[in-house]
Amino acid sequence: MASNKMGSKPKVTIHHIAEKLNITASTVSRALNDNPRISEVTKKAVLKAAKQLNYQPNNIAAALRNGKSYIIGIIVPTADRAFFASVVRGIEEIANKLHYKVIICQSYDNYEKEVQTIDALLSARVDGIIASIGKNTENFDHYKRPQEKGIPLVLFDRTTDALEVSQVVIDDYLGAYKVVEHLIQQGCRRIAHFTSPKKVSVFKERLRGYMDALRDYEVPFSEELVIKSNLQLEDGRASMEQLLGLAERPDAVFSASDYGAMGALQVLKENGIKVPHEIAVAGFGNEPFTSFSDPALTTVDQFSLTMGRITAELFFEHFKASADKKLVPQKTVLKPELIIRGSTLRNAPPKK
Amino acid sequence: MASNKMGSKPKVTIHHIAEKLNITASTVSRALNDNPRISEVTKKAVLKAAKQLNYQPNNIAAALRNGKSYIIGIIVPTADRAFFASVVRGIEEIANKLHYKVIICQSYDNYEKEVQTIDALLSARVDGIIASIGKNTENFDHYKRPQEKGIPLVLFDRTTDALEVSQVVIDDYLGAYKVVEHLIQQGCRRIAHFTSPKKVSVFKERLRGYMDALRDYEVPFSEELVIKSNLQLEDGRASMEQLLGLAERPDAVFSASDYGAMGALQVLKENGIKVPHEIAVAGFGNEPFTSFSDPALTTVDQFSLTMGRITAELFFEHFKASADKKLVPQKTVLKPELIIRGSTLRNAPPKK
DNA sequence: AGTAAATATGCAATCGGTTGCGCATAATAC
DNA sequence: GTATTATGCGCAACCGATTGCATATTTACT
Repeated sequence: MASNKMGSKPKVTIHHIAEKLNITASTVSRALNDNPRISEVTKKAVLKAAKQLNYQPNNIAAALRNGKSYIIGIIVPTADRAFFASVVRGIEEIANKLHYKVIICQSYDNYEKEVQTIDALLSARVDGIIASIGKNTENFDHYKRPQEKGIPLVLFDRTTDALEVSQVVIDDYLGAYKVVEHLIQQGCRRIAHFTSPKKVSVFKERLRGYMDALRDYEVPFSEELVIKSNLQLEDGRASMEQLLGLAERPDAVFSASDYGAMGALQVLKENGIKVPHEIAVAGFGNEPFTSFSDPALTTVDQFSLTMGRITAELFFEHFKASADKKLVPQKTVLKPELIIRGSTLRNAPPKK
Repeated sequence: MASNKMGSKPKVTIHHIAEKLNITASTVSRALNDNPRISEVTKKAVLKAAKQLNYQPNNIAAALRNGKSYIIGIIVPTADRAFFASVVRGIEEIANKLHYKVIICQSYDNYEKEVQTIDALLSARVDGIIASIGKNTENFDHYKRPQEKGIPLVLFDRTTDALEVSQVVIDDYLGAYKVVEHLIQQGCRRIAHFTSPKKVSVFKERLRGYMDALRDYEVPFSEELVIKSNLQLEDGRASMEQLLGLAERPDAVFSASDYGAMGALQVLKENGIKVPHEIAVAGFGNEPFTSFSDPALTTVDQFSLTMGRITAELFFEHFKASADKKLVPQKTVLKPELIIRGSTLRNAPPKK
């Protein structure tokens, strides 16, 4: 009577089902899991009783017993960047197909939070972790913990070679190279680059692509044209202001982030500078808003959905293998695509 | 020896710590939980041993025993809309402060997935659910399940009055009214409206605000100017095309979504129609990209971060109360803010 | 009929912490 | 010196589902 007070939950377990049917919890458990050792008659009875009693399986108990939760944790700097959202979607797609659930955690590019999140996921006993490293993270020790615990880890996009981990990235070098090549072909000769001071490989790779393209096309490199910032909208604005103050202005800006490029674009428009004819602008990432601006922004598409799917597939390979031998860490590199739009197109478009 | 094979995880438990210190697991548990009944000396010893053994608490086990997981589930249609991302952030902020973790689930506006997600969260034994209903959901029975199980549920933004649940929304009616009022003050007389055919209250409210503003200012209402669609970019484009085909074109468009408005804007620009002087355009939601377009888009800000915080606070109120008496469902309505930008500003701005 | 083999279910331990209750030993009181 | 109260920790049950092994009941087959 006391336990059936309103306000408290009924808490139906397999034992209640068992009791009702005069069988044991073992049988109920097996019936619910469609174990071939249980007769069809019993299975149907159990299913029916479960529905009647409004039974809700307790995954916590199962997870404890089985040692696996069928949950994989995803850590991204932020979920509201189209790129990350899309990767997550790709991962989810594959994971769900294999009856895994996914829990999304945001580090907000905050190192402390990233460390805490790893710990929380480990304590939550997720079966694996897929992550993209925060911008401010310079020490990667916390990413060693999952491996120590024997739970698989795969990194994507914002990765590091300091860890022996499988990773999926796009060829940032190639993407950047293509952008700069394109700008040069459009007649640009003083091409500025917005990059990040952070130790994140993607930015270093983009910088490398930028420099190599200049070198290959014998376009002079100028230190003053490379500007480091956090690459957000406001940073892009500030960087552009700085460039406009130069004795010799650039005739193109290639930002390692779309946000930075958008900031530059805004400043240029406010100053009445014509884009792309006076100064061309290109970004990186193909965020949706890049097609909304005027002119629309040339950028690099990262095939985020594909990246998510591939990351998940790679993850599950490791996952399956992790039981016995460890797989050798493997790096998958995807090819990006240059998306040419009005912000860099000086000649009339070929119209195909 | 066999259990210590490389490749398999060590699995350190409180029992190992206990063994090492010649005490019992009870004491270790209490020490780790800073129970006053344990001496400081023992606590320190336990902490030290835990660190040495690289102990990782198993939340699964604790959750099973305690009947609570310290996790709350959030369901949003999609995490990559700035609005939802921002609400989630607000919720997380409050939740983390109270040592709760948050797991984010996306329904992708898919009814089936929404139902499954509720079920998954229930089985995962989350301590509560905070959700925003998918666009295509017309049956809300699955939202009754958490309550039946005694776990608190709070809805935000995309809510319904068909459920006896606490909810946090903005005053969509007021926001829409303000937009239309503003358009009228700018001299618009044929104001079109993009809305959704879905049974989501936000859109119905915005439509109501639109109509009431017209009525109050004695601007004639015309059925042909109200267009229903899914309100995405492409829908906005199609709707705008449709409007341009009208014998008598509108002189303003108020879209219930920023995406729809952006689509309209694109079509207008492609057709060489001047915005705002020939046709003014306004959206709803204040998505970041609205400030990137040319002209920048007039829209309505929804104070998403605040909404998240308030939703979380309301949730925890219910949570604390749910032990004994149930709280009466409560509806919090936030005031939105009209953000006036170039897409509707026909007169030179006052420059303050 | 008798035994092997298949079928269906029960028993009890287990996963890793948590916690009410009880039992020492030590400290304080009268 | 005995009674009283703290203090610190151990014992064992418990949360709910899973599963190896044992048992009971049929069916099959020689």
